[in-house]
Amino acid sequence: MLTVRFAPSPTGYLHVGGARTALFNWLLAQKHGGKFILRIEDTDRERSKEEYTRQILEDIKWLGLVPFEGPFFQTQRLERYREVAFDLLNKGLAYRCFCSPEKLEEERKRAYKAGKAFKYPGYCANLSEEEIKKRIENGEKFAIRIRMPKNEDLSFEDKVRGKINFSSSEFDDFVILKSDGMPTYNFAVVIDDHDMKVNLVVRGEDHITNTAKQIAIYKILGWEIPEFAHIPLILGPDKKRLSKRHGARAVGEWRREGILPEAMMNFLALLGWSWDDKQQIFTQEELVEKFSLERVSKNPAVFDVDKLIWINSEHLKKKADEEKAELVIPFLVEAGLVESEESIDRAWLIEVIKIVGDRLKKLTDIVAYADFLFKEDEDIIYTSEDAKKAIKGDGVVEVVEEINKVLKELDKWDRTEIEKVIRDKASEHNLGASKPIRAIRYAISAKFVTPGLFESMELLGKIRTINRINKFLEFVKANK
RNA sequence: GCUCCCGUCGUCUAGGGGUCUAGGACACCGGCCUUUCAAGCCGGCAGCACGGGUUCAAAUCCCGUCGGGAGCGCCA
Repeated sequence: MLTVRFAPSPTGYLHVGGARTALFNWLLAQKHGGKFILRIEDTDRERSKEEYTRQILEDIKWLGLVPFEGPFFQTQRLERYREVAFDLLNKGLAYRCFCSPEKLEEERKRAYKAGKAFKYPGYCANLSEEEIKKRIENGEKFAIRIRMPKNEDLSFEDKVRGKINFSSSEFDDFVILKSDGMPTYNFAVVIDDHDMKVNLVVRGEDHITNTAKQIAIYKILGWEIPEFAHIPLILGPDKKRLSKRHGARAVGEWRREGILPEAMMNFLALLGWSWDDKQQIFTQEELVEKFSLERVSKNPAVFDVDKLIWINSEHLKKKADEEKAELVIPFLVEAGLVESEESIDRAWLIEVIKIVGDRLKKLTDIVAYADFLFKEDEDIIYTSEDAKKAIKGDGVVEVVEEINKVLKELDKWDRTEIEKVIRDKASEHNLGASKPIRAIRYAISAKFVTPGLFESMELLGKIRTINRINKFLEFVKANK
């Protein structure tokens, strides 16, 4: 059975790179009826935080990457890592290292300055039994280093890149167990993947070198080596590794921006994978059915916000108005436009969704397009500059005044009737209808961009519409 | 510096010796529609990093150059 895993470290939020790795793994497991394991690599005591673990889990669930097994925590498996490390020690395949990290750090810096890579020279590789005993009794701390064999072939067949060559001679005797008793990443991963029967490791290409090191450990332990697939990195617009500088990078931030989980999934899938030369929009089911490592690209992909938003708008277009209405509610509450989720008139909200239509590219857009329908009349604030723009043209104010009068007498308050009034009055005055339309649009919304005016007025209701036109007319007079 | 990976429109990509005058999508620019903005429809701009081979034929295979990226921790 195919067993894959996603193994984030809880030292930050789930960003798009991590999310994409998780997605690819999940997709593979779904497609082949395999197992998808979630493992939290929390051996960095200083940087790991429970809050991050919580957030990562939340974001993974939001993306729809369920079911998964776990989460398993490495800090709950410390005994196991120690057991394997000491076993290696007893067999002479690893050794205690008493070198102080400070000293090594200094040597590393010096080597780097001289333009050379620092490799641990093996100071402690051949310490005598007595000396080891003495130093332990002295209370000296030690780490455990693996004995890296010479000229061992560590090449592997990558499922997306093909053969990748490494020799063990490129590596030094790296630490597998830190002096605080914690395993290092490359060591813990091997033991976990082996114990959890992971047989395919899919991760970012920044791990290629780690893979070689891990293969070294597999070989030393005599364990079966899983298959590997290294997927391309996700870059920022400057072609540098995605970082905080590139704006919202945590998946949760996109959720708060009003991106749908299925759109996020779709977008992430297309970062480094494609189906053919046509299809861009995929449902979750289609992705599960069509995804394969064979079609994963080798090139790093630049994160393109515009495309994310476009994909989101396409998924939004497919949704029923009822569903969109529900989805938008939290954002209305967040913006302070409605008191609570319960206080909203659903039927009316659906009408709002209808008139906003395809303008909605992100859920947050509802605020920009429809806030004026939720606001109180007194919260519609004009500026003299915009007001001037709104009434530009000869006789516009007069026409609006007349329209307002007729509107007051209107019995049937619907978009068709309203439109008729406005168009008739405009042509009576030999004025293009767009003039009063623009003025009234501004009057009821204090904006120049809104959904269709007549529908907006209908939904706003007669009283509020007329109130606002009055208020606007007064404002114009006062600002002459 | 060393090791490894990668180079097709601005971006994501299709293509893997002839069907490529290189296709699609996003973005951008026009036009139509129109009540603003979207949407929709029509049209446009724009790319095989470079240089050598191999071959009747190269975006595709080989070599080199250049460019980009990653790794080189008692971080993961």
